[in-house]
Amino acid sequence: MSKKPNMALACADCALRQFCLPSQLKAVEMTKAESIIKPNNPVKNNQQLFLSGEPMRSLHIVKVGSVKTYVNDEHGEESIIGFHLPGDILGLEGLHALENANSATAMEPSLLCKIPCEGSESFLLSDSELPHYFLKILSREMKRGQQQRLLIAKRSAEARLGGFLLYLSKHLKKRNLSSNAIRLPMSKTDLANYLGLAAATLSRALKQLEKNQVIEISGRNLLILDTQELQTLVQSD
Amino acid sequence: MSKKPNMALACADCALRQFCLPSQLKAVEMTKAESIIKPNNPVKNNQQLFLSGEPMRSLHIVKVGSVKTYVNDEHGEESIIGFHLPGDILGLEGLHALENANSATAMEPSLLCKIPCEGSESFLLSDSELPHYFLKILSREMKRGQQQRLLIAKRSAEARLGGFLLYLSKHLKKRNLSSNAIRLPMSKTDLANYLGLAAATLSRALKQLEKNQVIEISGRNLLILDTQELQTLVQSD
DNA sequence: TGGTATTCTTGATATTTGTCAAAAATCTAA
DNA sequence: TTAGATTTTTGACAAATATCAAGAATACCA
Repeated sequence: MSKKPNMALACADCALRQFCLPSQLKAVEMTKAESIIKPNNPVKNNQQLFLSGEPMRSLHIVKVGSVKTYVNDEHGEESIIGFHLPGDILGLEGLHALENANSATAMEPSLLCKIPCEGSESFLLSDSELPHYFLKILSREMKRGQQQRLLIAKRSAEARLGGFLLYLSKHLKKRNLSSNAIRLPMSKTDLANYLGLAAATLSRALKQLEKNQVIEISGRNLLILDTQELQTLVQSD
Repeated sequence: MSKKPNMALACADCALRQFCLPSQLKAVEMTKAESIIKPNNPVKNNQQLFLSGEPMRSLHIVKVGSVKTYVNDEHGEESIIGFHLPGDILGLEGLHALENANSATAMEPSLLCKIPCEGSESFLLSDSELPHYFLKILSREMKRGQQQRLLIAKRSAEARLGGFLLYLSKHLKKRNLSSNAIRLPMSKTDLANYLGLAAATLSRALKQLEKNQVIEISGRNLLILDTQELQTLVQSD
């Protein structure tokens, strides 16, 4: 028997390490982390990762692919909470109760790394740098959530879309992924839902941006032509 | 000279202790906390506590009174981020950068306790229970932020107002404060801003709820008559 | 306490966005 | 590859909310 194939892709060598673990983690702690984290779990398109209300078994980190989180209201209606791309940590909002606040589904075939919560009670709640690291991540996410809320509360349909596209582009750029030619991982329906718009309104907003030569769009393939104009749009309306 | 008058109101005896410090804090750590926290700083109505972009000197906890946080956009336009009542911790979204993400202003004469960030690098980042405690708080706040965003993204003016009033009422109840007869600490203008509504729309929504005998309102004095109906409103529309 | 400034309400109207339904495009699975 | 299902677009229209302006109420301060 050879070593587990997993080990070939363990944390120390992972291209996304800077996004999910502290960069300056001591060697000892790195080893410990790798012994606890279960890397590269494959999931199929549309596969459920967890359900809102369930006890939280682990934090998830997107290694490859994309995941959406959402809740179902009393009428079964789905409300999108967020979209998660490689390097993103899922489940932080459930940490306080060790219960999933949202449900999650893969938007395409993906790989997920898991940080178990039971074993990691001792991990997350250890004396290592981890708790402080997650504190930072949560603080950053909280700020981003506030900005997101403002975008939706105060801006027009077109500006909301613009703000989202800018965020997506920056997010991908940080990860050294193509940031102007983007494949949208989510359906238009889900994006509209997330932005608090009717699907028809989103469709019209996209068309309008295309007409103004700010973007080109064909199916889920998006090309950002004029970042500056997107920026202006988000601010000035 | 007698002891500082502050000490009479130190953390151990504070009625709000359960909202800002872990309940099971060891005696040693409690003493340490009290030596670091600066309690009961008085601020006047409309006094600025801090400005967005400034280096963060401390976390603030509302002991008495109320505070609003907000950002000013490129046109100087104010956008309300949140309202903060006794027991609430301010500034968590700035922790990751040790820079204030938002500005803050007292909405009435208030008392604030401060947890300094410099000295508290060693405190927040200590091996005590504190980092884990703040992790919990942040996680809870993140979840609440998501709920808030959904309310604004998906609900009508009346439902947004209803959702806010319910939140306010529950929040006060937890703190053993009057939860049906409420004095609103914020102006209608600020509340409308927060809810992503025009002031005129908020005014009409209030009137409608009053007409339906769900609330009574006179100036900033609010009486919740029918909590159940508020609940229904938030869900069913 | 009165005068002034600010906030709030109200009506008329404009604008944005939602709803609905049908057609077009796209995806999926046999 | 194709039939069927699903998603997306489009148009016509309805509904919700914004805007504006004026008057009323309220808060603030000397």
